[in-house]
Amino acid sequence: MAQSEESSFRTTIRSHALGELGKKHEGAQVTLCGWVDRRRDHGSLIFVDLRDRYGIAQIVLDLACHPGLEKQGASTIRIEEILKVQGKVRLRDAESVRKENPTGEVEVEVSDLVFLARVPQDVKNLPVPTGTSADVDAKKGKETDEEVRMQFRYLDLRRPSLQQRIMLRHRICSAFRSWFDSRGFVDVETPFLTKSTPEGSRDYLVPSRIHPGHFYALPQSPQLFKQLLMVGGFDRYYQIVRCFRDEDLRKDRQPEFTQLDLEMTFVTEEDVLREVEGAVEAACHAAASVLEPSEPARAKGLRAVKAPFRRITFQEALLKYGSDKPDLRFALEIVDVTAECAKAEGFLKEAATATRTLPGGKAALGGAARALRVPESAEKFSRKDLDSLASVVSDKGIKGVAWLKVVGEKGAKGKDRAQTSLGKLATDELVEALLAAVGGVKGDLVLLIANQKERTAAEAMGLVRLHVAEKLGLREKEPARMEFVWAVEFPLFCEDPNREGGYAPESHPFTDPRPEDMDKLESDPLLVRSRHYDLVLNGTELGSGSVRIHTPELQKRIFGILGLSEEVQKRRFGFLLSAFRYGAPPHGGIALGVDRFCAMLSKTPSIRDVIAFPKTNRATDPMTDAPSIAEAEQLGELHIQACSPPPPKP
RNA sequence: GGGGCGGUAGCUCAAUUGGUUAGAGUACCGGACUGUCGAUCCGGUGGUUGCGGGUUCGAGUCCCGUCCGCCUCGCCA
Repeated sequence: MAQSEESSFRTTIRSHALGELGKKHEGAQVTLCGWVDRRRDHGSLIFVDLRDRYGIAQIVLDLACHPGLEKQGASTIRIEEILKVQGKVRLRDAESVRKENPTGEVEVEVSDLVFLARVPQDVKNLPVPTGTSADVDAKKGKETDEEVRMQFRYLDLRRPSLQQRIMLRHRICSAFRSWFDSRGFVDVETPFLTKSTPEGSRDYLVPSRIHPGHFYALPQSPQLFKQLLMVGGFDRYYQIVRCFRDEDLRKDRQPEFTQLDLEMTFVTEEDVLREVEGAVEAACHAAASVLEPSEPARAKGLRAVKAPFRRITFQEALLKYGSDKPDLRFALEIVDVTAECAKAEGFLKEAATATRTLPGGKAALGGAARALRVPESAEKFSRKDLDSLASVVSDKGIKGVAWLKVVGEKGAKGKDRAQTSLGKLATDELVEALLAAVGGVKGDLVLLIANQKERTAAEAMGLVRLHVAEKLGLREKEPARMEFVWAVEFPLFCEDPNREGGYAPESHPFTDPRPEDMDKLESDPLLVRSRHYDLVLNGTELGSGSVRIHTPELQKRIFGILGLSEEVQKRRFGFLLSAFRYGAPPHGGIALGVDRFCAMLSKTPSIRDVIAFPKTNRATDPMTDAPSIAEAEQLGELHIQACSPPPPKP
């Protein structure tokens, strides 16, 4: 009997949630609460779609059968008002069943109506469309201006699509928590009022009232604290934690964002990777469960995520995909054709055989040529398309992309074999050599880049690869596909752009060098590989981590190579170095971008869509009007004053 | 800090070469209607064209400045 089954959503005020209603409730007397999503008014017969977080159900107000409803205001119901109704669940006629709605087999015949909240008369219009209509509009390209949506975020949050993304995020985080809990990790909170951490972006500062002229920094990450937790003996730590960075924003960057942060003791790379793979798999499967009813195809893609993930070395990723975060949803592998081009004439040869001087005075072969075979695509790229590739690589300082269309079978010569932008440089020998290298056959397009710096050539071709894939629709060909990959064996150092001949950490200065490269630390720092790893999904970096240095001797040695004076070391990281002197265990960890992860699993391009209260591109919140001007009195108490007066607000 | 696009009714958009009283859909208000599902039909309210200045007989439209939003480079793991 329907009534005997109590809903887990029952409260003092309601008997059921709207979304749970179905055939099994036929005949049940129910009390429901929700927002008016839509209203279809036939005069003495009114249909209302009532909405809550669990779904939408149709309630029927039949004024002829229930004359009392008229007095209760049935014909004055407006969109987004909050109703409480009592009534009886009944099955719909066969022809009025709505299969697309989980509650579409039933409706509720209302006998009693109460307004829990009315939209007052002076509010003529809601400032933004909300509920289902907002989602329908958005799907048709009629999305409301994001600034207004943020100003009235509490209304925007009523949209089913936004609620679902926020709930998906909750599921993902729950899955993370239960995974790490079951694996013996301890959730430890770390300070927000702290000291600048070594990530190297700008800090948000908090003035101290008690200490004039002194400031806390909000953490860019809990990096140092989690390492100190390892020193403190908490050998498995994790936290889903807010981080703060005062840099310019993008659709995938907010001033405050969330990381899944973890650190482990007595581990190598393998141990960390295995835990994270398990957590990510669990989170994807949890997301799949949420999406199963509404989006079975994507759920299937998430269900297919399986640990262990692929691994690729930095070197291989750069060679084959021109990026340290390769998108592996499609093939299109880049080929090194430096040797072939070195035999050619003109700029190809010059680029491929150029030498450069490394810091320390060593000469190295720096130049390189890269080729990309785009199968069966000679016809798909017009002259204009090919010319426009130049703008793809211009940021890398490369003027253009050479191309070659294979028009003839092997044995054909000159123009009968290939059309090409190389002109006279394209001797039959070079063409055959290139085609042999890339495996090009009739109908293929082959793209070619040469540059005096190998990394530039490689990365430029990486951009071309993505551009070509985009144009051919390869990136989103299977929207459900999830290609996770670990990039490993990153270089420990890169050339410091700010200090001629100096070195900067490729990630951060606590990364452990690979033992087999230790002998090159001072002699050939750029060739030293690190124990750093990145987790990459579909060409987006989701997180990075490393096995850390755990002896003060090595840590000081690295600081030395980075050119940090004893004084700077002591001031910035003194407490870490001190801690290490009391015995730090070998340890390593990782941090994952939770907002980005949730955005990707939600198939939304912006992390603002998975954050309940996000900020604009200029780090403001139109709803609270933060940041705002502080009173002189308050500033005085904090021993600070603004050096430029704030502009008057419009 | 640089570049691009945009800002017109509550919301989404239109407005010819600078030319009549700035239109439409939706929402809202009023009316009709018992099986709808973005209900339908009829009528109506609603505008400092982001802001400031300029050119012009005349500016939503052209010019200068400025503010805001989004995308992006720099920056940022």
